[in-house]
Amino acid sequence: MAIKPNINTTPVELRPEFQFAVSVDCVIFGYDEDALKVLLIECDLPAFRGQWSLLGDLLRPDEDLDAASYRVLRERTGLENVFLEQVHTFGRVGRHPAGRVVTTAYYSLVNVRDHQLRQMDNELHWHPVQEVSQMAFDHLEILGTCHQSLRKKVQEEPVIFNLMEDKFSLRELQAVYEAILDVKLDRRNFRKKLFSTGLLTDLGELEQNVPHRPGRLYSFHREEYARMRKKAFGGIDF
Amino acid sequence: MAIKPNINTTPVELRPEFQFAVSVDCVIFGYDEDALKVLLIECDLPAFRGQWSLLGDLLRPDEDLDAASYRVLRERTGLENVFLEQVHTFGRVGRHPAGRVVTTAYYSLVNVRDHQLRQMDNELHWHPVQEVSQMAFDHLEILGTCHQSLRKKVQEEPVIFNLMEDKFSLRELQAVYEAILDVKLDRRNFRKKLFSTGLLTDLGELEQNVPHRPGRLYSFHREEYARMRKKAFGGIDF
DNA sequence: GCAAAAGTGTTCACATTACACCCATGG
DNA sequence: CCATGGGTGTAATGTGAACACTTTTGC
Repeated sequence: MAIKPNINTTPVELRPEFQFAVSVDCVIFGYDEDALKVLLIECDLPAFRGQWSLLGDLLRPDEDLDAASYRVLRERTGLENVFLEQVHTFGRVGRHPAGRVVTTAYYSLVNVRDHQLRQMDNELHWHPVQEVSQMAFDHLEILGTCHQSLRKKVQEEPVIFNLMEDKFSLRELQAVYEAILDVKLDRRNFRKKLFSTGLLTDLGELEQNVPHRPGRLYSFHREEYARMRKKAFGGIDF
Repeated sequence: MAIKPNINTTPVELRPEFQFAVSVDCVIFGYDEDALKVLLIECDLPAFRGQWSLLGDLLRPDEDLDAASYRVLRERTGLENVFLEQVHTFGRVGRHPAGRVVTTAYYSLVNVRDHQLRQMDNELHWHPVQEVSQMAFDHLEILGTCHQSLRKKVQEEPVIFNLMEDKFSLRELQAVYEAILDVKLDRRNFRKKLFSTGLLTDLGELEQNVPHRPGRLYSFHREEYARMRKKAFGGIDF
């Protein structure tokens, strides 16, 4: 959409002084080595030289906002069809040194061991979320907001399986919950609760190469979850 | 920030083709006449003539995003210091007929009987949320998203008191919960639960001019809520 | 045989639900 | 005196938390 020359006939939406850069920033969470991690890139702006930054990009003229976040994820990690959720939009005047940029934050949950991630750009690094204490821009605030949002979400919906491999033991699953929520959970109660959801398929297989008694392997029962959601939404409210 | 003439030296953030209009839209909820209502304005765009629209405005060059939503609220309703929460950002390419506009939706909870609201602009009207079936732009989707967000929120935090007058009876409070959640609640259990929160101050007064036995009046115990939050946040997690 | 984690039930406290009668007021 | 909602308690059920011992495997 071209900007018309005569400002008096230009809709206010299109006047240059009411135009802003819009970006998306992706907080890509993964779980590895007993910790919740986030995928970061070294910032190339002089103002933040040497600091870490979230993966983001400017919204393009003919691109839906959600599409931009999927694009960032695809371009930077090679992943498609990953869990991605919009969290919050940050629009403080001074948040970007190069000018006014309004950014919408998304978080994504990926399996760190995924094939495509392993061959990724080596400017990217996984950082333990707990140890990130400084970032470029307002990205530390964005990371904090997304981490809080994730903590709430995992207690409401089974999004955690997006962080797991296809087959996992209950110990691994519990460890991921514990890393995200930063709490210790009771093993027996955890097992009881997870089984009671009906969302675990017992694969009848055992862990391999563990230095202790191997646990059973499970997978996430997606079809059952789809049925549950359908039933819940078919009710009177919600 | 001026746009530099030479496009090759202009940071990509500042190039015109990467600039968008950004707006805020406020879903202003109120409770009146046994229904949850939303404050709407008649749309003045030809494309949506006669349809209703949320209260919104374009973000200004030197204005924080949150400040823009407070400004819309102040300018349109005269209210200050109201409850306002960001919910979601909508950025589909074709969502605005005049051009590309990315909008961030907020919802607000106000007391419909507030003095300043009564003398407001008569282009504004309160509509029962349940009866709104068509709106300009994608505002019906935005309203739906905010309504869902409110339903969730009232079950987690005592934001509902923003919709009430300073003094209210338990019947009134229950009716507001029922209107928002679209459920019937048991009166005895409701009373028990609300009292157990410790957030109600018994004013020792009775309702006036009700055609039945008057109920006691209560107010929201803000200080106690502040203490509760402080205590909860001082713990190990959150 | 030792270390490490798997697997398994019961008890208790607490929260949620369901449910019915008499009372105070206005009309 | 009638209609309307105010005010009250208890029993049943469900949910979450605490807690210990035996088993299986790798080393």
